[in-house]
Amino acid sequence: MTKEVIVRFPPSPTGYLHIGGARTAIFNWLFAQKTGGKLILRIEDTDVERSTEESIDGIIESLKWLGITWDEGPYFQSHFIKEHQAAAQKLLESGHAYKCFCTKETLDIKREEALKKKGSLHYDGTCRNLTPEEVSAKEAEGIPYTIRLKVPRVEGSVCFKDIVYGFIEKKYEDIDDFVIVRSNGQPLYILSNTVDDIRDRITHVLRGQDGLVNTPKQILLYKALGAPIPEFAHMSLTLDPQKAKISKRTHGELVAVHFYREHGFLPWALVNFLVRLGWSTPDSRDIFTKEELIEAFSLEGVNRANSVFNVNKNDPKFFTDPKALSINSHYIRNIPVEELEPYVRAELEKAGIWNPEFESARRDWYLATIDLIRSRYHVTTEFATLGRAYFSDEYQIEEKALEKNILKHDGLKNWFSILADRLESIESFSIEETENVIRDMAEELDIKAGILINGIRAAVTGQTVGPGLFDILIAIGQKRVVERLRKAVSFFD
RNA sequence: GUCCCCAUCGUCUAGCCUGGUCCAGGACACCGGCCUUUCACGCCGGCAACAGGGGUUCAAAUCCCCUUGGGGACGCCA
Repeated sequence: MTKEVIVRFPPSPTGYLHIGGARTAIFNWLFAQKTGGKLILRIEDTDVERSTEESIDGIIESLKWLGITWDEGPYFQSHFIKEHQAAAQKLLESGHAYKCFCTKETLDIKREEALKKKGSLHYDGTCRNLTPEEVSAKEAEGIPYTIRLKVPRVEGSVCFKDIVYGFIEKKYEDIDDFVIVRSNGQPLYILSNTVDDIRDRITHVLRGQDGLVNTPKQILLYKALGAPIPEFAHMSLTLDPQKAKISKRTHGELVAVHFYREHGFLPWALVNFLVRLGWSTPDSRDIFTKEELIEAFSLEGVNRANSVFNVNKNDPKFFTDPKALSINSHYIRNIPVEELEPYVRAELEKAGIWNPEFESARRDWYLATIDLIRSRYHVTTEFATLGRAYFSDEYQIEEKALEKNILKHDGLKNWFSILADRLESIESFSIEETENVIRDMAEELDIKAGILINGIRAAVTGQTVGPGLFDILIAIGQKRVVERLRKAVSFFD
C-alpha cells in the first residue's frame, strides 16, 4: 500500500511571488497532479517584521493566475506557534535540546574571531553542558535564553537519499547546534517548518537546492520528535546571466510573476517556460499542454545543475529571456482564438479601446481579426499597441511608415483620393474585389502595385508591417478604409 | 575560511546510471534561403558545446581521481 502523496508550497510573505518561488510551486503542483496527491499552501509568516498582508494577497493572486491549484490551505504558520513551542519544550524534556544563555553580542564576537582565524563558524557549545543547577541559576537571574538542538557529538553522520541529488551524507561534526527558539520565545523557521510538515503529514519535501544544507538538521529534528522522515527532492536554482541567484532585491520587478502578467504573458506560457528551466524530458520537448505536462512530469527529469534565466536588462530587443518570449508567442499564435480572446480583451480594456460590440454583434469579426494579426505578436499587450488600428480609429502613423511608404511617393496624394472613391464604390467588399481595384489602378498608372499596397497599409494601419493588405482591408472594413484614405491625403500638406 | 552541490553549443537541454550506434541530438537566439505587396508565420539550410589534466578500458561526453571554474549554505531570516 503506497500512501497518498502530500506536498506543500510554503512561501514567506515578504514580497511578491518571484519566478524562483513560482517554479518551486509549479514543481510541487505537478508532482501532486502526477501522483494524484495533494498540494498544501502554507504561508510561513512567522517573521512578523517582514510579513505583510499585501504580500500574502499578491502571492495568492499570482499562484491563481498561473493556474496552480492547491487542495488545502492557505494555512498560516503563525497560527501554530504554540505547537512549535510545545515541540521545543518536548525536545528540552527529552534531552534533545538545551537552553543557551549566550547573548547575541558574545556570539557575534565569537563568530568574527572564528572568521579571522579562518575556522568553523559553529557555536562552541558553551551552554551545552551546563548542569541543571547552573541552568536554574541563570534562569533565576532572568537571563534570556535560546533553545538549541543537541546534535550528537559522536562519530557519525546524517544520511538521506535525495530524489534528485542522490545519496547525501553530512557528518555530525559539520552540523551546528542550531537555534530552534529565539530568546523572546519565538520559534525559528527550521523548527516551525518541520513541525508544520509533520502535522500536515507531508510525504515529499520539494524545494530549492538552497534548502539542501538544512535537510540534515531537519532530519535530526524529525528523529528527535519521533516523526517519520519524508522524502526530499531538491531542485537546482535559477541564476541570472552573471550566475547569481535571482532575487527580488537585485532583480526587482523583472523576476516578479506579476511583471509577466502585466507585460502580456499568457499564464500557461510562463508555467511552460519555467518548468523547462531545470527540467526536461528525454526528448527535450519544449511545448506542453497542461495535460501533457502532468503526464510527462517526473522528478527524474530534474537537472542537478543550476540554470540561467537569460534576462538582460537593457536588451533593446528582448525584455526578458528570449526563450520565454518565444514560448509565449508560440501560444499566442497557436491556441484557439476563443482562448486567447479574453487576454486580448483585457489589453483593449486597459488601453480604453474595448468596444462591447466585440463580444456581441461583432464577435466573429473580433475573433477573425485577432486571428489575422496574432502571428506577429510576442506578448498580448501588442494587440493594443501594434494592433491598435484594427480596434480603434485613433491610432498613430509611425514615422517610418509615413516617410517610407507615403511621403516618398508624391503621387499618392492624388491616388489615395481616387483609391478611396473606387474602394467606396465596390459593392461586395471582398479580398478579390479590393485586390482587383488596386492592381488595376497600379497598371493604369504604370507603377508597381507595391507602391499602392504599402502606401495603403501605412495609411490604414499606421505601420509598414502587417498582414496581407487585402486581408487588412476586409478587417478594417470598407467604410473605415475609405475614411482613412481620405484622411491620409492631408499627410502631404 | 568551513561544509555541501554542480560542470555538454551564447541560453534551455538530450545523451551519462546500463562505456561502442555521438567527429554529440533538439529548442531558443543568431545568420542565409524559400514563400511574398511589407512584416511575421511556415518550411529548408548554416554557425555553435562534451572546462582542463591524469587514469581505467580494445573503446570514455559517459566510470575513477585531481585541478580549475561556478553556485549554495554557514543568522536569535524564511
